[in-house]
Amino acid sequence: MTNRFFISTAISYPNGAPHLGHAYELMAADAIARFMRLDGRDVFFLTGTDEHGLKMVQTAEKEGIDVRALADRNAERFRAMGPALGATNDDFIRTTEARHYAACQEIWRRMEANGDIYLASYPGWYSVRDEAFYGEDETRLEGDKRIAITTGTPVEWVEEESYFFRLSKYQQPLLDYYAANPGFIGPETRRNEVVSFVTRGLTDLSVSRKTFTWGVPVPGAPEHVMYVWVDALTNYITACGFPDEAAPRMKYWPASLHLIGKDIVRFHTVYWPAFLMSAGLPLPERVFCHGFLTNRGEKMSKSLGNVVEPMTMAEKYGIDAFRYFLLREISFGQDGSYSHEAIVGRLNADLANDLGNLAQRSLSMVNKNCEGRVPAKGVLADEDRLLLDAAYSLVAEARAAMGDFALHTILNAIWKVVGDTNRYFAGQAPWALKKTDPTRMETVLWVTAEVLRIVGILTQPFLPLAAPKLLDLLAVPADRRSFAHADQEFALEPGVALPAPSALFPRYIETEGEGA
RNA sequence: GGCAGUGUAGCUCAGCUGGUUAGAGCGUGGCACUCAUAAUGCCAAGGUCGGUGGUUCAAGUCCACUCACUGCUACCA
Repeated sequence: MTNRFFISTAISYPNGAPHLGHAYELMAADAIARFMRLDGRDVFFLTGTDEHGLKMVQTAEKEGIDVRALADRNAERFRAMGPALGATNDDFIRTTEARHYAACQEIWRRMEANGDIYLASYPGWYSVRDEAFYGEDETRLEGDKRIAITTGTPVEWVEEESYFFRLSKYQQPLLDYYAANPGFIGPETRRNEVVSFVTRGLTDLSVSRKTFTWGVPVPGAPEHVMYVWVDALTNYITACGFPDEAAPRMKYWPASLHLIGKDIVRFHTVYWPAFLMSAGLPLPERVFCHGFLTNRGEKMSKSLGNVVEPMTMAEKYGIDAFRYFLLREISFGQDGSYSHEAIVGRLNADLANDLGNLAQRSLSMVNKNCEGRVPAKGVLADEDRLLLDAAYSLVAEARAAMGDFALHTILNAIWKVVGDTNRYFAGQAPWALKKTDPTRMETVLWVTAEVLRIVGILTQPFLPLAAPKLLDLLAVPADRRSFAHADQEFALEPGVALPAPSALFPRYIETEGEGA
């Protein structure tokens, strides 16, 4: 039971095209999912689209198409981004699917049965952009238009009856849950924010709308549709088969990790657990917030014209380099800066020069001097032992870092060993040993190849194309590539035939006019 | 205004419970090597650890104050 691992991304709102933030979250989640699979976990990895709500209706109107057609068209773009980026999600959920309606209506019924849903009138200033109501005092007049003070978005007077969720009732239970599960919200700074927010007190939540119909109908009151967050958050249990307790995927609930952007912490760490408590369902184990990406420190926006197209990036640098850069350069959980120079720097320095060239220089010697077979492992010297131990320790280090999703720390540790190996290789100078001590040369080459095997295994979550290729070059069998095999027990066997070496990462050569 | 966090080499960051000459990677300069994707290795330059004042035999590392930036939150309007 503890072996299962359910990881989700947030579901994306498809009223536009996927942007870099979506890609980042998906690739990070995928790296974690792959990591867990390689570590022997039974993984369920979910992503999808959140397709209801007024903004979709308005976008469709603007484009002059049916809202469902808009949803279908754009959802497909998000779905297609997965394979294009090498994501291995097991399911792609759309909130417009029938299975999701069933789940939403059931969780609603359960919350209602628990006495947490009531009907009331909610007059107020509503901001479509923010999807939120504001009190009179939270708005001000700007010219003849009234806008929300905090966000500056236009608001309109709405007076409608709405169903409410008794969020206020869950203040203490939530605080208790946070206290009992210190790892529930990460990074810690987000946890502090949420705790202080909830400590201040919670007000009941409007959870239905009557002003539009593009949503999940409220059971027994079809003139209402569910407010976007009841609908959206529920996707996580829909995908597990809820409400069918016997569904094969129900074993994955509660989620091991909801990976989200820092902008939606409150929904995932306050509303969602409260809904689940109300419905009598188990709560997710962890919610982790990643940061936002900036273009050289500046927020990306259409008006600034500095938006980065994820698919273009993947094609330009390759999905390995694109993913590696984002996961290595940015401390996971913090904001990060993106630039062409930075990604080229990582690609050339870390991938092509450090790792790619290490594989190339060692394997080409093996190819030329050891008949293209795994070299003989002679008596190990202290420096051999030292290097190998460092490599064999990586799995444990990686697991420890994964405890708080410090993906950058894992890559850092792996590349420390790659650097050590280059130093080792230069120090041992097998090209010189070739003439003076061929036996020793073979041992040095064996040690280097064995370290590469470990590196190959460990980089699989981060280099979905190149890592398998490296393992192919070392003739590591497909069933010996999990973390359990990153041990000396499964070390390369001398004499095994190897394929001809080939480059893992081409260097990125600047073309004219690049760098902007 | 309140709460939280950040501020260490040109850049991105490590520095645990205070203790020898403050570290890494990238970038820069020089040298070496030639197995390798003009790759790699070695050496060097570069920091009054935001500021001030304390505690201590000893402080990036603790305390107070202060400046700048970030997030959450409140209020003012």
